[in-house]
Amino acid sequence: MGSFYDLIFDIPSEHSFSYQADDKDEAAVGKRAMVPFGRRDCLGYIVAKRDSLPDGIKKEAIKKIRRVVDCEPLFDSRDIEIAKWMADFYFCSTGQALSAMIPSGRRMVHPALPDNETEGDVSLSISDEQAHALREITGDAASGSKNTVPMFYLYGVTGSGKTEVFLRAMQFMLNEGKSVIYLVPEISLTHQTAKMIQNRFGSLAATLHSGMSPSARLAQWMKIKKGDAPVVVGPRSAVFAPVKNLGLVIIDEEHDGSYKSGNTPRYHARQIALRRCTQEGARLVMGSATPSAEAWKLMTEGSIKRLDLTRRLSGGGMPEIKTVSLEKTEGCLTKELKDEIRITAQMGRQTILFMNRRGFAHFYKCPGCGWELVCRRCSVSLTWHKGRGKCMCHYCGYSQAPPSVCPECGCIEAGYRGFGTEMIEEEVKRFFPDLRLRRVDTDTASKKDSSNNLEETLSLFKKGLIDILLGTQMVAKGLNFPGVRLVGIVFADTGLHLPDFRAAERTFSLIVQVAGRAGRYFPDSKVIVQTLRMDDPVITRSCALDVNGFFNAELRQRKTLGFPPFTRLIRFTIRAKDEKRADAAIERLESIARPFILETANTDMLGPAECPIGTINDNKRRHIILRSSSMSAIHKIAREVIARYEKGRDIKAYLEIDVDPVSML
DNA sequence: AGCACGCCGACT
DNA sequence: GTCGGCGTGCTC
Repeated sequence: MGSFYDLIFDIPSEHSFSYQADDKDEAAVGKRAMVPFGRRDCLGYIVAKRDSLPDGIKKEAIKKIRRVVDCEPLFDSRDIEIAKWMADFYFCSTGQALSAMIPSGRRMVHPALPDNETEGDVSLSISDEQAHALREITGDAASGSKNTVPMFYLYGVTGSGKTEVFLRAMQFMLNEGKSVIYLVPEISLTHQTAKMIQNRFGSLAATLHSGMSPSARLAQWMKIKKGDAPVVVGPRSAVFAPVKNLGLVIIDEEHDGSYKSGNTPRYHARQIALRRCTQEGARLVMGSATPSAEAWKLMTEGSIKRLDLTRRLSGGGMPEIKTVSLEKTEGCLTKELKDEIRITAQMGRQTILFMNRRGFAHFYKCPGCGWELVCRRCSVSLTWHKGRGKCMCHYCGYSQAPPSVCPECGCIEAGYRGFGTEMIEEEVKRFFPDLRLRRVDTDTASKKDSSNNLEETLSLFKKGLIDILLGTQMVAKGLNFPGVRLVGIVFADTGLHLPDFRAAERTFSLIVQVAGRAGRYFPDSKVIVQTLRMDDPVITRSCALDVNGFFNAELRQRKTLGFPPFTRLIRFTIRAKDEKRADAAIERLESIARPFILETANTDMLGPAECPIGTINDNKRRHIILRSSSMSAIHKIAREVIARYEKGRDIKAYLEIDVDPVSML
């Protein structure tokens, strides 16, 4: 006779369900199984074996497992523990957490090939700075005490040799018999880095790329689980890689937003990494030229040890960065930028034009001088609502009538100005009909074709068959091509207007990153930053590459306004097709939360307000943000609020919870 | 999350 | 008279 197993599912319920298995099924904890669930068949995760039936369940009610999917367990008790922790911290079910952690493939596929084997030791000598960083990371002192994770930050521009330090630290761990997880941002760096690591560590390395088929990922996962791949490279989900004896987690380009999951368990890979390192006695090393504000604060406080890499190794200097005012320009290309494009083309070199993501909302700003209306409480741009004839804050809900003339320059036409991607494309075509232009953005390359399309465009660009590449963040890849001489940031201000308290941080980061990449290979590269706000400190500091100055000001600002990293946030967003329902739901949520906020010190609530992106595919969106210097304080409140809200909620108004939100749109 | 069951409104 | 909306509750 078979025995009983408890299964959980990828559904919002925490409930587990018991099933019976035949002996021939080879059911076991850690495997997945197809089972009848209600009226349909569902894939479930076997999380426990049991000898007797759960209380109050009749034997007749127990159904049989249809089919055990895996021949080997995919996860173990340690994974279930992490899933439970995630469920608790991010307010999802254990099943949903587990489902985000493990691969979804049904059958394994043989990995492409174990292509080029180890290139052995690339015994290049390293600089003093690099050697020092390496000593710190691998040093005995770093073994740390039992309950604090040794954390390091390799702080330096692209080309300053971070990667080599990472690679040597990895080698060190391997020599110690330990494993390493190397996290890279989604899309951008994965391929390159994976190749490099594959070259260095050969078949000891496993890659978990998001572009891989589910079955290929499953194959890599099992290889890791068997202990055959002590080195794992991948994007945020690779933080769950089932390596044995974890010694080190590396988070490359730590500031990158893709480390935060955009859907249901909205986890942050850095948070998971920290937790794993704590549990498994590993070290954490991050790296970037533009750290996140969170990391910067921890570095100044000393809980993350900062390791500076100040010099560029390959001899490349930093490019010349020039700020140019858009003020008296008709379209979106200044004379300076046009001249440089022409010069670049005449030299037979290439240009990359960056647009920040298109302004989605109509912020209220003066087209003449760039002055804009900002919420006094949140320091976030107010968004112009044509329908209501008001300017509104999407954080706290504050609204006011728009001024009829610009208070700064007296300009009558105070209103909206922004550039669309099409507009830029048109203008470039008009001025440079002879140059080969290619635009890359989410519209041009959609869904399945996107990778192909992007890859193709980049390969054409690399071959020199395109003169001007126009695109958003994703064209940053192209910056590693030596043919590029000129990089233009078409409208640097766009990001600054986003109604998000991280707007300045992101704009700063983008400009510095672009500049850093651009000057990597050739000393003659140029960066032109077009702006309406020549003397905005974010613009001036980024163009001067003054990271220290930027964070001094930014952190002071965050502190006075009470935003992270000085506080923690939990965001509740309501989404409903029907506006009335959305409003009703958010109001109910508010009335539930309000009393808890009032009686808890150091805690407050922003909103309710319409989300900065007020509707996403016909769903009206509203949010409330809980804020406190203590996460546990708002976490407790959130748990209470959710429990009460769930009782008698409107089924057509969906509640989504985001702990430590990164994007507030 | 699905999915069925069951109870009130305008329509072949 | 029925078709069909959506609120409620359950899934081992």
